[in-house]
Amino acid sequence: MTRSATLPLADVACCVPLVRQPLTADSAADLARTLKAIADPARLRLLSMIAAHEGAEACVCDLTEPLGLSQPTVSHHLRVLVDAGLLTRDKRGVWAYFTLVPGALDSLADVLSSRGAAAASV
Amino acid sequence: MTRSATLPLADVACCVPLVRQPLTADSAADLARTLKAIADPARLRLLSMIAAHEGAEACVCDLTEPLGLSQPTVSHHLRVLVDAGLLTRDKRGVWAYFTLVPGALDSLADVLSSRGAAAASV
DNA sequence: ACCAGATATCGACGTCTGTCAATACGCCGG
DNA sequence: CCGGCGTATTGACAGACGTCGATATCTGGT
Repeated sequence: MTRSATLPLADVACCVPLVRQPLTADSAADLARTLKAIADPARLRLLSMIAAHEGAEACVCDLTEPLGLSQPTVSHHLRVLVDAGLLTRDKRGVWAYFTLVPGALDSLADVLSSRGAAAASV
Repeated sequence: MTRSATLPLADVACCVPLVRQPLTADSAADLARTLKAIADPARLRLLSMIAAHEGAEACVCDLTEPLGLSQPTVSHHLRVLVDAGLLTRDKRGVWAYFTLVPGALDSLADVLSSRGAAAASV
């Protein structure tokens, strides 16, 4: 299933806003892959909930109930986000803590925006 | 097929970056709808090609061949983008010219970015 | 009025995706 | 070492999606 571990997000979001020059088929495919990862209500809410959670991290048990989805489904969505390079998983003991990858969403935003897109964080 | 003419893009992208506070189910659904519209290689390239085309507009005939997809398919993708509020269609004579909606992609970028998101252009 | 060309719509097809129940895996406490 | 708990994986299924060929619609010219 093309479970292509951690996409080259940097490659996707490194360069020019897409409105500046026509995307190649490859760049478009890469960018689309990343966008597909966040183009889902459940995953958007997950990103949002994790970011807003105390310590900017959360475990599956924090997310299942407020989302209203089953534990396997939440786990599945989190995997998609990790594979897309948007989240990191940190397993401490029995719990798996998820955190936003710093700058990942910003890089994505930069590609979409026609404004200059300041160099992403570190 | 929920052909919900022209989504309230402004409603989606008006407010806070999604990393600032948890999205409601409704906001997440709206945002996801718009993101789904661009989360496709063909549609990303269409946006990109239109933006880069002379006069920042293009007709279907300009796009079919470079994309390598059939005319009905291109027409379909363009419709999705128009319905999502990202493109406008302007039929002049036999040709249909498509243009980016100013600020639409920028608004989207602002919701994704954690950076302040300046008020979108005019 | 007719025809040719550009675009839109329709119907069908295979594939991908989101969801769940069931189950497996890993870690910890007793 | 065993049982409980949090998480991940599997298998199955319904619905959505991208694509095409065929066809309809509209426009401009002859």
